[in-house]
Amino acid sequence: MLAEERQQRINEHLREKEFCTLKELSDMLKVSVSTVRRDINFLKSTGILRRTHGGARLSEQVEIEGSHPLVPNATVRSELKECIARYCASLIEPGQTVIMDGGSTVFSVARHLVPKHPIVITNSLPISNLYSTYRQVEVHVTGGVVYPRLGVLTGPNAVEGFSKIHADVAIMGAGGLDVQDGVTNTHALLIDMQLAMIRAARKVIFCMDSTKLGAKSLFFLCSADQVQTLVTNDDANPAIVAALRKKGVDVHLVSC
Amino acid sequence: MLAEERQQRINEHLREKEFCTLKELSDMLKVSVSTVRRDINFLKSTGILRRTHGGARLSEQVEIEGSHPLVPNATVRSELKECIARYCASLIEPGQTVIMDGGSTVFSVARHLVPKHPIVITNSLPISNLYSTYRQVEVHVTGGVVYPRLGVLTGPNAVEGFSKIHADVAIMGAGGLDVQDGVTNTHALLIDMQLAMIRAARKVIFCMDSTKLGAKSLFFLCSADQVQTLVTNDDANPAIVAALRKKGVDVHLVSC
DNA sequence: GAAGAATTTGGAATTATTTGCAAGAAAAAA
DNA sequence: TTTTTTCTTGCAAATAATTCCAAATTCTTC
Repeated sequence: MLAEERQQRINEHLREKEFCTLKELSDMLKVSVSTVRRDINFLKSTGILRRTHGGARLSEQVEIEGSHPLVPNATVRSELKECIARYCASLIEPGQTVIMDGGSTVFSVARHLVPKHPIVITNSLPISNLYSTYRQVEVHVTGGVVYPRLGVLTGPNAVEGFSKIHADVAIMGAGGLDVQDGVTNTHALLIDMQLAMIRAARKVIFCMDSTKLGAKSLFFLCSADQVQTLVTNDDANPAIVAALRKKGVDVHLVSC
Repeated sequence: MLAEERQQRINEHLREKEFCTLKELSDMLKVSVSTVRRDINFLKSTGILRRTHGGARLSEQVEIEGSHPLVPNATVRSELKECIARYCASLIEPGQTVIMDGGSTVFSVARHLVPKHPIVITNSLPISNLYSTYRQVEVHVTGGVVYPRLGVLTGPNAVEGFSKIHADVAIMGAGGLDVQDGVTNTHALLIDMQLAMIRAARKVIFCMDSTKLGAKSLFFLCSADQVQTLVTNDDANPAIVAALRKKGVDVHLVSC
């Protein structure tokens, strides 16, 4: 294998895992730790990663490039989000066509989805950007106007983009899910978009951390019984979970 | 087998695999490693690939700032590019509708364009991403399939996105501009795109550093006399500049 | 078509680079 | 502290690049 190919695979691996040890890379690439160390040092000099003892960590800059508005969120509950994301990715079959929403949780899912070689349809710039270095993932981007803070494409073009397609799965986020008031979101512009996504997908998976259960945002998206699958943490309020299940929602509780 | 046929097969092979070793090609083409090396060196001079130790790598012609950190390319001529970009931005009136191509030079222009509060239409993910934090810039993104490595949206959706609009200016890059052979670019998929952009814009500005004057890439875009405005460095070959001006091109020479 | 020139090809010798290994230094962990 | 792990450094083997040359091929020219 060529040196540069190795370095690219290290880069890709890091983008998925965020952190990894030299031994891990050495095993993966079937080269000595010395060689990995040299590669890592080179990559460090380019600025894409930061060295740690025994390993390397994706440098924040690159993260920001891929997900700028989503970063500040990556604080307290980020571990939990990662667990949800990992689990949610495991629900996807290799090669499936997947619609992906904007939003930080869905973005995390995106990172874990690379090995499944999916065909992705998205209106999220961060997700498009994340995948733009991978050849394994085919990404279709809807057109539309950039909604500044969220990095999401909106408007009639974007909605139209989803009206022409059929996907296996849609992975969605939302601002809140209440048994009475259903799924709600924070931005009116996103609602049309998400409705179009739901219509285009055979199966819809909502990913949200447990703090969003029982919460309400400003704008109504759909009622609770229209949610097919929900992935959340296992510290979710049991009463809400029970009520949702009674409404026919397939609730997956993820433990970390 | 003819040399040219060999080189084309190397090109095709690389487009699939992105990387390959000389031995791999030598086996595939049933010629000696020496010959493969010569072919590779020739292809390198045309710019379609980059050499690495033991092999070759498909060159990411239009390097995306930040997105592909493995390319230390953005060093030598980057100052010159900045000058071109700054000047090119000065040609834009505040509030104009601007179509922006993918490509590193155009990306640099994008950075300088923020104070003009333009309305931007683009198929470039890096540019979309750049502006997604600014509220001053309204960005319309065409839909399409992400072309890996370039971060550009391609395909019929993308072309269609430009067919419906009219813009004041299009800012374009290209792989080469030759007096005889006109404007050429490295990727066939980009050609349709760029043609649609040119059609949609009242005025077309090509930005390219002087090394691209007289250069030829694989795919034909348009003839030299169809270029309205060209912005390049003042170290451009005077003979070429004169010939272009004779053909009616408005050549702007930028000194740093 | 044939002789000669020009080009292309494959290979050998030399030089340069990369890789893996090992011993001592440095840093984390126990 | 000691023990373990990781890092650095120097070195030798493996691998690749460069240069040069001869054989093979193609192109001119008569």
